[in-house]
Amino acid sequence: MTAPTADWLRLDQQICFSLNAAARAFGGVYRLILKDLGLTYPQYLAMLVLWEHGELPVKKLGEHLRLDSGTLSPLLKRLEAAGLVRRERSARDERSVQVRLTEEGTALRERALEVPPRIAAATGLDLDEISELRARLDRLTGALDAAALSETPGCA
Amino acid sequence: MTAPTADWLRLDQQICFSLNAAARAFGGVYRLILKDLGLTYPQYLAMLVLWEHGELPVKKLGEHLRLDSGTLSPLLKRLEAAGLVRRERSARDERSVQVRLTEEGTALRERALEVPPRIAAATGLDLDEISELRARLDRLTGALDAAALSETPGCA
DNA sequence: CACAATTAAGTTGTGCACAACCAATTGGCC
DNA sequence: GGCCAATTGGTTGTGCACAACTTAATTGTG
Repeated sequence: MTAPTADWLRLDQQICFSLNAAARAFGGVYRLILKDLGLTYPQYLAMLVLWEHGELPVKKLGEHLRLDSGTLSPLLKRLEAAGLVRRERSARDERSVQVRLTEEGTALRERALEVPPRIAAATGLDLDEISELRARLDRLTGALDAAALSETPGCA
Repeated sequence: MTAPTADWLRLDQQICFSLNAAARAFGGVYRLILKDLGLTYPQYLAMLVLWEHGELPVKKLGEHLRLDSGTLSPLLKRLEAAGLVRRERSARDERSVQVRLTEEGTALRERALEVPPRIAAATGLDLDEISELRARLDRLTGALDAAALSETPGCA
């Protein structure tokens, strides 16, 4: 673990940079494709969860997306302002806010069906390659999350 | 290209989500490790370029990082406020601003040397795997950039 | 030289990510 | 009933990403 330390700081050797660049390149492609739908990229991800689950509290939505309320609250307000979702306090638990699709939000799903194939085409990868890369990234995310937990105080 | 369209909208099938999640997981680990250095993650990336090239105009820095002046200007101001860099108009071309490391900024490199191995450890991957994943992501970024260009007006 | 086109930074506005903090509700406890 | 810890959302502040626009300097062309 004590090799050519000089090269370790080279930008083009940093996996984080490649990952960041790829994520932002994706963002750029999504921006173009989603413009028609009037959605941003994170808004689209939130809509994916809603299309799949129909209705769920903010907490659950955040667990699926790995986002906290500080990010979701304003995002959901914008989706509500766009008429795609409604937010209402749960009657059972007044602390919880249910997010549910409006008719308009539900209808948007039809137009969203064309998004994934266009994205897939833009990647230049076939379905198996996408699947394999996704699995690798998910393992990486798991390892990083685990490391973040153990790294927190002063271990290392 | 017209198969089980229902599944295409499932969040867990979206490569973009895995990529985003991995990038943010990286951000979290970097946040912890860089706190000692007083740098954010994008600031660290900018410093990597400066440590490698010593001094360069904002334009070149943006090309290395794939960032525009709208992102870099405030970021560099914060680095300047932290005493790590100086910005000065080029005498040759008054439009250009040279960014150069201060002594303090140069000295910080020593402490930054410990960052990559700690990050590498957090990924749980060996150097070959990191390298291979990085290459794959770079190809993906290239394909996405190319697609973004041809997608711009209404092709597809 | 004059002038249009280009280029480099910066500014403004929108939206996302996250930490830190706050308010309200709930549920267990005495 | 009254009290307290945990949970759920929300708010605020900082920083990044990017589009659109502005300003100033440079370059190309007649």
